[in-house]
Amino acid sequence: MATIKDVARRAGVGIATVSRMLNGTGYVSADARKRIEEAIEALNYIPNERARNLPKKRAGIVGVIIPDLQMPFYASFIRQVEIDLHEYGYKTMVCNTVEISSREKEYVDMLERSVVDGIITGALSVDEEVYQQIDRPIVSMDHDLGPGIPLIHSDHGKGGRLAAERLLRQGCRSALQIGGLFPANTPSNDRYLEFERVMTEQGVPVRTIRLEWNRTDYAYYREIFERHREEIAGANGVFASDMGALALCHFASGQEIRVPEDMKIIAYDGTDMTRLPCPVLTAVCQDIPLLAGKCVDTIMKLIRGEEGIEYRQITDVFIQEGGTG
Amino acid sequence: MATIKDVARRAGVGIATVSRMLNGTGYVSADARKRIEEAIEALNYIPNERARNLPKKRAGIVGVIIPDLQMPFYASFIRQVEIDLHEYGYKTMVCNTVEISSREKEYVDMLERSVVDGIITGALSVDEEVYQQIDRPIVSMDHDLGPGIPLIHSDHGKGGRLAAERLLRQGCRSALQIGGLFPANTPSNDRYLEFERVMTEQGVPVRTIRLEWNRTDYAYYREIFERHREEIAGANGVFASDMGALALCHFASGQEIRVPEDMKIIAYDGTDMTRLPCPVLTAVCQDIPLLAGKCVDTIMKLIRGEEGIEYRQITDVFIQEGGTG
DNA sequence: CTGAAAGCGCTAACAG
DNA sequence: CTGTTAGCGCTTTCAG
Repeated sequence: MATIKDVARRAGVGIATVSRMLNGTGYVSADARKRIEEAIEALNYIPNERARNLPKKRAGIVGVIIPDLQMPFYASFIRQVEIDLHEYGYKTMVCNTVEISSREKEYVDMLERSVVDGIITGALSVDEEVYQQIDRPIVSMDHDLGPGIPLIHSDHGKGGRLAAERLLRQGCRSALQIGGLFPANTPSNDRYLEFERVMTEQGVPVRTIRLEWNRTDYAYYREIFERHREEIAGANGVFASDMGALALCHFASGQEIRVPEDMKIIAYDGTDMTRLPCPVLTAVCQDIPLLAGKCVDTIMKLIRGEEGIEYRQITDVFIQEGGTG
Repeated sequence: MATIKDVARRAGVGIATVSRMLNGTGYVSADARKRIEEAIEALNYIPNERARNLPKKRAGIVGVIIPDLQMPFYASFIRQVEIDLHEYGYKTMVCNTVEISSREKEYVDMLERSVVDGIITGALSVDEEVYQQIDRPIVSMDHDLGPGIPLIHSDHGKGGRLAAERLLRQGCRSALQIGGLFPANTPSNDRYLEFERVMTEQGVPVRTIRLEWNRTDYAYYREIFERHREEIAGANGVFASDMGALALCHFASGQEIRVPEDMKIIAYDGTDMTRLPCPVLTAVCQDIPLLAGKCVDTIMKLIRGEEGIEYRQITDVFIQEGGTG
């Protein structure tokens, strides 16, 4: 590997001149420029970005921590984050916590070890204190990590409301919600709280099947459905995550439950899989591109030390008209 | 941020001694050790990993390039790769090419810029030459990038065969395959080639609906199905990717086509979504953990300069017994 | 056992 | 316009 030194020697100039030319900082005579270009060409020189970043005290990388890439919502989220970070000239490092809090901790450490310039986190398998102790760029999606850490999330409360109101309008008299509440108090749970509040307010009873929030496989849903067969049969309006809703559609058809005639189903998240059946699932959709965009814009502001950070950003949710509810 | 210098000064020792202790390389007297520990504690010192890696000429990061995180197969693949790389003490940088070849190229460049120590690629939106020109650790999943670059992939040929044989055994007389052939010649296409070969050999005609390989959304499938309504109705055995197979199941139920009575469907990939319906989709499954494991083991060998690289590794596929075919 | 010194490859003043 | 000289923060000989 040729270094900047080799190029300088070969071009017969100083190493700073080469650096200046490469970075477009400062003037370089046409003559020198030409010789340097030739040297670069001849030596097939490519600047080492890690060495370049050391004096600049930057890594050029942002870490993204999420519970599990296997969950479509997070896969879509990271996909968009990666695209947006790339626009800013930053690379994306991923971490699945996969239920292991030590892994989350380790990746958070990367921030202090200077391997990343900032972290966008959507996981919460560690105590929020872990994040609070760090005085570096951190942005949280969905979970309140305490003061000083920007929190960005969908308007989950509105999402729950939209679902409830829709089911009520369609005459639902007995509701069921299936979902995994995060252990901690997080805006993410508002969807269930608000759903229940609105329903109850209108005199409609709500039963809840609580899932372990970290189980991501469909087999788990089947197991749960079998176990709660009766509760399901007794409900004519269901509110569940995309995966749960879709799995329930299949389960229902096996149980001779007609959707939406006998049971209305509203999915939450609105990832691509809700557009699999025809007609598509009725769903409350999070605006993933917007969400990701705000996370990226905010972490970049933090990294660049810009002013005007918004510490609470809420993105709108909307209904996807479908055939299930 | 405290540096190693600060620690050394405060502990009243040389900077090398601190380094030795931190890395467990060389002896350090109990006395010095104690003073250093105190200094580290007091200064809340955390070593800068980027600086540490510069002299070591390593980044500690591996890049993973794939077409699109939105495709469940790739999401699962990266998930596993990240977990395995972590075991080796390496971090994972992701890149979705999302159909944009310049993005793939840029990420490949990261290897030459020393941002990553190696690349695992499952994408192929650029010419293979782009990879050939680089003499650094590269491992390819699914696509033959030419000599010198280890190629790891599922036994797609066997996968196509398994599907064909199964459909034949069940009396399929008219087959349809729905899939996106990669433009280049890649082992990934063998599933279709072998499927067609076996079927044709037994006198069963095979029709093919060719998809654009880079369309990942379900809406596209619906569009395609509508356009090919008749071809679909005319087939009693279908071989398609997970997404296609699942979408087809839904489409079929809308068309009064009974699965598996009127039409048998075999999915390819075997990602989690095939376990959504009950009974689950009959599917040819790739062994993603094994695949990811081999990719990671191989890139690590390459990075460490170890001997005994296998330049062609093929992982087995297996049938998931399901209710659709 | 330990410290001084020479890098890793590049950036960024600072005098020319 | 340009070369010299300090670093960035840490590793690693190499004499003590």
